[in-house]
Amino acid sequence: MSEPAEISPLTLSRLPLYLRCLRQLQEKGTTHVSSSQLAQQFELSASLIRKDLAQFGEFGIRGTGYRVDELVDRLNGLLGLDRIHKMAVVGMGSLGSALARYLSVNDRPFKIVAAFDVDGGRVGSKLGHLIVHHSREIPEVIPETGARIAVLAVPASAAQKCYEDLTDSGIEAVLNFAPIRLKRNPAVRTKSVDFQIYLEELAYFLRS
Amino acid sequence: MSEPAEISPLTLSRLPLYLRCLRQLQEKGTTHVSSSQLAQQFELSASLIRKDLAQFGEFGIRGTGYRVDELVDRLNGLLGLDRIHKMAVVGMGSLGSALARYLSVNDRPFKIVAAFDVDGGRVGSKLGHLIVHHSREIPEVIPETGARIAVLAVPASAAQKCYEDLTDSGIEAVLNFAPIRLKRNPAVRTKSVDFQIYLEELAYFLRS
DNA sequence: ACCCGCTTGTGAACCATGTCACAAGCGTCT
DNA sequence: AGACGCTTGTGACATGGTTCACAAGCGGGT
Ligand SMILES: NC(=O)c1ccc[n+]([C@@H]2O[C@H](COP(=O)([O-])OP(=O)(O)OC[C@H]3O[C@@H](n4cnc5c(N)ncnc54)[C@H](O)[C@@H]3O)[C@@H](O)[C@H]2O)c1
Ligand SMILES: NC(=O)c1ccc[n+]([C@@H]2O[C@H](COP(=O)([O-])OP(=O)(O)OC[C@H]3O[C@@H](n4cnc5c(N)ncnc54)[C@H](O)[C@@H]3O)[C@@H](O)[C@H]2O)c1
Repeated sequence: MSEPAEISPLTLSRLPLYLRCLRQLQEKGTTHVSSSQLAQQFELSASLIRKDLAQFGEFGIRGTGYRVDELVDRLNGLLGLDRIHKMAVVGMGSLGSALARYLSVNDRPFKIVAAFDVDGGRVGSKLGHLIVHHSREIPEVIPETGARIAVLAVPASAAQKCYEDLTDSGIEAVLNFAPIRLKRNPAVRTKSVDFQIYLEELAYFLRS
Repeated sequence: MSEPAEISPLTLSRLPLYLRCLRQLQEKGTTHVSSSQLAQQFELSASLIRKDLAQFGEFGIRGTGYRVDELVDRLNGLLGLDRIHKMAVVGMGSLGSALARYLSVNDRPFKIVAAFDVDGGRVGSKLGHLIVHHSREIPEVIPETGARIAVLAVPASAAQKCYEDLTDSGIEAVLNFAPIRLKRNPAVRTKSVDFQIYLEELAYFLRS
């Protein structure tokens, strides 16, 4: 079976997970792993793993399982993690700063190349060797730096405006942390991470 | 139709979303809204909204739509947001501190009652009027404070251990931010928010 | 009082996703 | 070389979720 035109979103959401598990095995020195071993160890379903992986060609070995290194490389390639992704962070408050710091440390394939805020106290300050720009400079700075992914960490009230500025200046994917339902630009991959909603979801189970 | 024994997880994940949209309308002074208005305004599906809501009894008005206030109250009740939820935060690094600060401001139904870390520099420091405890005190402090939800913001290497300490001391729901696949306690509602994975998912669309 | 336009609630059709079961295939051991 | 044990890849099935289409029902206007 060769490359499908489109990966199902649910399959896609599991690939990074598999990758993480495999990296963990890799560090332990495991060279081969079967779908059922993976499943047991990480509470996944063996047949689902096989089905997910089989979409991209046969690279398991019957009777043996998968070669960990090869699978990691293959998934890295599939997900586009085999090259640097330049990112911008908008909103350098407590969350934005935490994210920026986090990405400077764990930056395997992701690299922050621009940061924005509007607060006089933050604009101009340095983030490592990076300067925090004023948000109004988004239209110029984004193309200059070549950032394609943006992280939105501004207050909800500013999020829609910032989102539009970002997508207008060529950003292709946005990870939004503001607790708001964005009016999306269909040409831009947009994902929202909504802490408040996760908590509310958990709260449901505690009604007792 | 009366209360179902169990809400489907996908329906559940949309209820907080509806709630958010409705609160927004409420602030604007809108008193009534139809499923199709909601759908258009927030890019949802009208029939899905109706189906989700109809599970909890008929409280729409045919020909008119839903009363915003009533729907908000009803969803608040359903999700258990009509009372205070006491929470603990474990790991007061940059993310934990941001979350704690965030929750102190936006604490409609969620209230932080305990904070933990292991770092000598942070243990004993104050978070508002709260003292940061050492993690080894989890077993005593959690029951004392009555926290039922925990937010895990420790490094991946410490996450499994902390998770187990928390669940052993009576925590009933955990929101985990560490980039690791936890071995779950089936009695505890566990949700992971994995920034890294979201980014990797977005990266896929930028392979071009 | 009745009609009419609108919207809900809901069965049925449709679609996606996950599970199961097994044939096909690899490697090893005799 | 042949048989055996194990694991993949995959069609058939089951499950669950979403969309569709429409009857039932409300409210306002005449
Ligand atoms: N802090 C958290 O733990 C947390 C958790 C979940 C979600 N969030 C959400 O993330 C967002 C940021 O949270 P935070 O705690 O960092 O808030 P914060 O107030 O600390 O930071 C917000 C930052 O955005 C800046 N800003 C405002 N308007 C801007 C604009 N137009 N362009 C660029 N920057 C702008 C502000 O100057 C400030 O520095 C909020 O929407 C919040 O709801 C935060
Ligand atoms: N910072 C971010 O933006 C971000 C984003 C996504 C995920 N995360 C994840 O969240 C976690 C925390 O990130 P961070 O940036 O705040 O890291 P951090 O290093 O700033 O903070 C971690 C904190 O946990 C404390 N800690 C360590 N072991 C502990 C234990 N056993 N009990 C209690 N506390 C303990 C440390 O003392 C430290 O204060 C990490 O797993 C990280 O991967 C962080």
